[in-house]
Amino acid sequence: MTDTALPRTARERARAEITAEILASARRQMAAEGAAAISLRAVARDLGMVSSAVYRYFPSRDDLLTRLIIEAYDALGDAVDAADASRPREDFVGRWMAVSHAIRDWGLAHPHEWALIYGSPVPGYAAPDDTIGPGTRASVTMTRLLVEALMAGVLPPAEEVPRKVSRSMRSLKAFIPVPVPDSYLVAGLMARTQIFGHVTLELDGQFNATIDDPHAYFDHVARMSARQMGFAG
Amino acid sequence: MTDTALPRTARERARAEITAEILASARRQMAAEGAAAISLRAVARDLGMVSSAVYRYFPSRDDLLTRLIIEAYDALGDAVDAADASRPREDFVGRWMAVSHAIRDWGLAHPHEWALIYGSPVPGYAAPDDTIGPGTRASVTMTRLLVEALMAGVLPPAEEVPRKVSRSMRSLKAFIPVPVPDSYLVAGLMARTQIFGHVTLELDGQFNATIDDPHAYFDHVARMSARQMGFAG
DNA sequence: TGTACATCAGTGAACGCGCGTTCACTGATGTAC
DNA sequence: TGTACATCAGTGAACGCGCGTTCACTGATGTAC
Repeated sequence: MTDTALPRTARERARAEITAEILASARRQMAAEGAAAISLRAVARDLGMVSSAVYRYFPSRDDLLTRLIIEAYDALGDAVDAADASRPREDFVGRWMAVSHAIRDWGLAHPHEWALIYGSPVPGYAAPDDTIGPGTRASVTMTRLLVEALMAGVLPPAEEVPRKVSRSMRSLKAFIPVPVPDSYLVAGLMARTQIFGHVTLELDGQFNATIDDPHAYFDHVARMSARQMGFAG
Repeated sequence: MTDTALPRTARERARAEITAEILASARRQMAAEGAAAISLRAVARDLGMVSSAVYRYFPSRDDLLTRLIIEAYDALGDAVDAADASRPREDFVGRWMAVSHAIRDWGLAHPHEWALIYGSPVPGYAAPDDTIGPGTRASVTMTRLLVEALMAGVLPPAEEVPRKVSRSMRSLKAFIPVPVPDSYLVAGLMARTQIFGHVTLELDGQFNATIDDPHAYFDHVARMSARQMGFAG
C-alpha cells in the first residue's frame, strides 16, 4: 500500500519482491522468537544477503517494526471485515459472533503478532502515528455493528449512566457520526474489552489449567457478551 | 519468603540486604525500560559492584526474572486481599469494587510489572512452576468472593449453560471446594476477564483518544460487571 | 538504435556497543575445638 | 579465650557472542538524447 502503483521495470519488480521477502523473514523470526528478537542481521542472513543491504529497503530496524505492526493491524482488520460481511446484515448476533471468532482465530494463529500490537511494547520502540489508523479498524467495525443494530431498532431501551461517565465519553462520541445513547456505548466498549481481553488472557495461558475446551467456552462468552450489549439471541 | 528465618549473623544480614538491593535495582530498570531490558551488568553497575559478583546472589538472569515475577504476583495479590478485607463481609458489591480498583491501581502504578506478568513473555524466558501459585492469587480471591455471595444466597437464579461449556469447566470446578452453578462460573470468569482485560487495554493506550476520565469510566465498568455477575447494587 | 550518464542494489570491512557467564584469585567472616 | 580451618563475598580479566549502523566501493539497470 505504501509502494507506488503497479511494479513496472525489472528493478521495481525486484524491489517489491525483496521487500516482501524481508518482511516475510522478519515475520518468521517473530513467529519463532517474538518481536523483540527480530534483527536486521538475522533477516539478511536468512535471505543470503549482507546485513547492510537491508538498509536499501528499510532505513532502520524501527521502520521494519512499524511496517510489521501496520500489516498486523491490517491483517486483523481484513479478517474482521470479512467475518462481518459473511453474515446477513440484519443478523446482528451472527455478525458479532463471526467478528469475535475472527479476532480470536487470528490471535491464536498469530500470537506474536498479537503481542506486537496488543502486548507490551518492544523495548526502545515508540510507535509512530502511521499505526493509529490501522490500529482502530477492528474497533471501528465493532462500533459500526452496534450503531446499525441501534438504527434497526432491535436494542432494548437505553439506561441511565452516571453523568461523569457520560462526559468521559465525549471524545468517543466525536468519532461516531450518529448519536448513540451512553449505555449502549458502555455496553459496546465492555463487549470489546471482553473479546480482546479474553484473547490476550488465553494467549497468555491464563485459562490453561481451568478451561478444557477454549473454543466452546469462548463461543459462549461471545454469545453472552452479545446479549449483554442487548443483541437478541 | 524464600529466605530462611530471621537474619542472624552479619554475613546473613548483609546477604539479605544486598539481595534486596539487587531486586530493587532490577525493578528500577524494569520501570525505566521494561523487563526485557533488565541486565545483570547494569544492576551490578548500579550497585557499584563488579558484574560477576551478582552471581553470588542469583545463579542467572532468568532466576532474577523469576524472582521479580513472583514478587509482582505477590504484590498484586497483597493489594487485592487488602482491598477485599477493607469492606464488610456482606457488602459483596463493595468488595468487588474495591478489588477491581486495587487491580487497576496496582497496574497503573506498575505498568512494566503488569506487562511482566500479564503481557507477552520476555524473549528467551520460560516461566518455571514456582510462579503458578502466586500467579493465581488474584483470581482465587475473586472466586472466593463469588462463592461467598452464592452461599449468602444473594445471587439471582442460575441459568442453563450449553453442555459443552459446562463440561469444559470441569478442571476449574476441581479447584473450587463447593459446587457452583455453571452460569455463575461463566459470569465470574467473564467479570475477571473484563477487569484484567480493561487494565491491559488501558495500559496499552487503547482508551487514549476515546475515554477522557478513565477512572470514572472504569468505576462504572466494575459496577456493571458486578451487576452482570448478579451482585445486587 | 546506440551512446553517455545517472541511479540504484548489493558488497565487505569496520566501529563501537553491551550482554551473560566463567574462572582463578584475595581477603574477610564464621565455626569447631 | 585463642587458634586453625572452612566458608563465602567480591575482584578483575577474559571468552565469545550478536547487534545496529556507516561508508567507500563495484557493477548492473534505467533514462535522456
